[in-house]
Amino acid sequence: MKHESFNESTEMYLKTAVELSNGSGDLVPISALAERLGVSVVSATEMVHRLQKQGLLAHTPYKGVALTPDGARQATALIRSHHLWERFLLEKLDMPWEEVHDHACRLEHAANTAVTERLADFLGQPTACPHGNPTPDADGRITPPDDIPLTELEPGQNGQISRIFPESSLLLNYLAARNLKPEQAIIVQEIAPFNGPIAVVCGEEIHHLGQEIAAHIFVKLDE
Amino acid sequence: MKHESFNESTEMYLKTAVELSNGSGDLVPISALAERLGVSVVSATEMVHRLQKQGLLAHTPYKGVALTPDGARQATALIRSHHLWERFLLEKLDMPWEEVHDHACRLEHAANTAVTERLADFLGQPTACPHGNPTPDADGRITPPDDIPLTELEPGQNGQISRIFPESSLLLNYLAARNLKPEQAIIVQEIAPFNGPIAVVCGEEIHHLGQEIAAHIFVKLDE
DNA sequence: TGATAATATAAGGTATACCTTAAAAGTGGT
DNA sequence: ACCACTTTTAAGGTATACCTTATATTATCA
Repeated sequence: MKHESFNESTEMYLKTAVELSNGSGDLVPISALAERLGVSVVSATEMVHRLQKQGLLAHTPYKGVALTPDGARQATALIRSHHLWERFLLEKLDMPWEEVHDHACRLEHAANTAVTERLADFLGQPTACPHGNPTPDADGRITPPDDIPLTELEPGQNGQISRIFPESSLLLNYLAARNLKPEQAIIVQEIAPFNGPIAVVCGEEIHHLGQEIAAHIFVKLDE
Repeated sequence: MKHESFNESTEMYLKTAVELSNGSGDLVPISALAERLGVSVVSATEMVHRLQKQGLLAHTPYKGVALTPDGARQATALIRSHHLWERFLLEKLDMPWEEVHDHACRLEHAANTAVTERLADFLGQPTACPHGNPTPDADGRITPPDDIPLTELEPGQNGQISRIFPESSLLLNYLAARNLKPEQAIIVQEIAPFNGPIAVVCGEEIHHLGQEIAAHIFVKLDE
């Protein structure tokens, strides 16, 4: 029982690095990694050095980290696994939309490529997770989404919710209770000054969303 | 990321304790635990003490360990989860009979009760794993199997394979290659002296099985 | 350029779960 | 009642992944 399960930590660092480097090769500050992972900056720095020694990521001091090809491969595989489990839990086990993320966070580390790819076939090779984020294909390629955060809309603009990113249990619960999910049409009504709430119309109702929340909601504008 | 994932170790000790205490309350020697888990006796002793302090099992020195009600609950839940994942992998993802055990060993720790019970419903509440072992119900009750190990049959006796226990990758691969699986009819032809191989007829073919292997094959005798 | 803020490194600590070697204690059979 | 064997305890060690506190270094902007 020689804990091979502690690559979970490794996997979380790599996955987070991908998620924080918007699509391409932005350097991700260690402080950002530390915050998302809920560890101290010092701990994250230690871990980053370990992962660098393993050839999974490259650290440019005072700038941030980038994934090596190896690291990127592992990270996208993990994201793919996560998305597939989310879809499985939602579609096959009928679990609630806002709960599948947390459960998938545990399952994603427990399935290797063989299982993951059979699961993908079983689910019909989905291309996005239930929260709208694009699923990497089996080779790790991700189609960059064509949308903008709700915080960048002007009053009067309208579109439909495309995805929630990044996901977290609290956020998803909040959004589920208001039916603010992908595919829903949404109109920005008013933006309060001084970083105040954004008033949006969605499904016959008006919601007042704080900046923090709005930054996690991405929208595809109508033509 | 405060490794809650290291209850995997805890879970394996509890699960193994159940498996080695044939059904009811036999005390399981620490040496037996150590052997099955592939750790030293000293390490197993340390761990047993930790688990005792947590109220999961009770150690009678020089005799062995027994599960507390709490420990038993956790252990049977884990076994149930393992069986359900095995069935899922076999039936839904079409993975080979001899491979599902290993994959389930990882998944079993990643699903909580909520997921497990929905999976059970999805699969139609199966009562045994693909290798024939009885699945604990949602309350942890196990129906004790009515069979005997192949090593206890006499030449000429016949029946059908009921289960393989305990399971291991190597063993399952060996048996799969010879189609020695549950439901298969089997006849004992000859038992060589000095703990020699047992010659059995199964599916038109004769197989010469060593004592070690035969001890893992359980048979339900024909009337 | 120089100060402040961000980032990095150094040092010392914690917890878990494993390891080996060695000594002590209990068990069971004759 | 003794001896051999098993089991337990003790002591010291490894590795991972965290932690805090403190100090050094670099970046950035006024």
